[in-house]
Amino acid sequence: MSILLDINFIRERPDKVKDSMRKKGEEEIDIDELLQRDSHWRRLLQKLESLRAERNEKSKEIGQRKREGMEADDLIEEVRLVNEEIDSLEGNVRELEGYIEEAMINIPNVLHSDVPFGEDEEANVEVRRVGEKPSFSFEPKAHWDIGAELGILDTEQAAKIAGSRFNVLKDDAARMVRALINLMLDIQVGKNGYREIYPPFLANRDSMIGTGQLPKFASDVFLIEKFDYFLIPTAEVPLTNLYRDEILRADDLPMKFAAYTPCFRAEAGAAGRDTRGLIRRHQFDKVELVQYCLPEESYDVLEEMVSHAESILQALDLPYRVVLMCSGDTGFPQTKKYDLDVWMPSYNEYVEISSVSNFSDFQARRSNIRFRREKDGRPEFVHTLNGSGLAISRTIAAIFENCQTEDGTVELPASLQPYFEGRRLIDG
RNA sequence: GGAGAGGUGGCCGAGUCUGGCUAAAGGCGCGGCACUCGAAAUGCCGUGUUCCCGCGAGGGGACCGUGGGUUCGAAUCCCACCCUCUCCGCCA
Repeated sequence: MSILLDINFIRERPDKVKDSMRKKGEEEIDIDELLQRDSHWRRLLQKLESLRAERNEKSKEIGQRKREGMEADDLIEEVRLVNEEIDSLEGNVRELEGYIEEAMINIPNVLHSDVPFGEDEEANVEVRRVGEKPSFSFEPKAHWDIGAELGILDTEQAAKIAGSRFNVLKDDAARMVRALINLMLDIQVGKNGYREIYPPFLANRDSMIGTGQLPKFASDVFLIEKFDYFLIPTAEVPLTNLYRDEILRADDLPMKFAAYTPCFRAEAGAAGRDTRGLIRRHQFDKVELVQYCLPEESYDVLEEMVSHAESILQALDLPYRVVLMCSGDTGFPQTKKYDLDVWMPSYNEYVEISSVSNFSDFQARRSNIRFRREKDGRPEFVHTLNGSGLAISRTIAAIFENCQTEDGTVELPASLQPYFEGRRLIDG
């Protein structure tokens, strides 16, 4: 695939790029060396192209002479010599292009100016808290204990089937997955205006590069080597690649997509954390939101999408907070990101349940998704955003914990009851 | 899995046998103009992407699924790969 990353931006604003790299803690690429090789590349390219022009012109003349029945051996010999020069130059040019492309793909997206500087979650900024934390007259249990005691959550059987970090859900827990998929899509599609998509759960390498999962996060995803297919770590991958290599009409923007998919993550770096329960699994479920929009609108869309994710938490009456990520927690491809954290009584803290990010044109460049403002206008890259709306497994954990009763049952939020034939309680 | 057909511009579709005058006929769509009270119909004109140099005017390179090869020269010939479609088989 050809990577259309904008080296112009780096040529013009190298300091801004370096600053973002430093703040994100992503400094593997030497920008100065990149710029040096870039100017070297351009010098050689000019030479190469003028040689090609010479070859084209002489070849044309050869053709003309032959048609007129004339000799052209002298010209053929001349072109042969030019070709030798072209061959050696092409080698150099390709080598430089390889270096530049490799470097470009490893440069993170530039941060938005709102993003606070900081290395880790300490520096994240809480924007607001919504909802009342429940108060219990008893010691609240962890969701995995609630699930196990109700006989609807089983990790040992899951281990037999697949190994650690998987779950088997049964009865009302299994049904809750289905209920939440419906509730979330009903709201995102019915009220918030998204188009419902049911995509493939496997993606090819180009798609993974397009959204930025590769090459940076190769160790976090499952790969089916025999076919070079990746299990999608999020529906962001298929949804953002829907319009890869296309030029959209400005009138069609924004385009809004919502999809339920399972998500698969190797989570190699997270060993030892959240080993129990539904929080950190190799397989989980999620309804994902993706928007393609005009560049000048993407930060408004970001706020809008946060509210769309919030609408689910509010529908479920779960207490949560909205947090603006600091530079160190803003991922490689993102310019600005909010997390929604749900209150988890057994942790006695808030746990991430949604993440909403602006990728500006980062993914659009890699996926070559563009739009045209005017009939004769030049194509520009769209901006892409995505957000969870929400992570279903964690939503189930949050419902179990926040809605538990002293006798170990779970009271269903009102919005979920219709999906349980009007029942109000999960009691095994 | 077996047999066959095919991948050309926003879309459809010629060109491939017989390599050069082909960024590529024609049509549709789209934009503009004319005709009209207005519209339809009709007519005329214009309509690919990308990179490099240049303030600009402009000049040049690349691109006909992808990657190699042959040749002075490749959409066109050769090789490999990918994908799509049709039929048959198998399968949830």
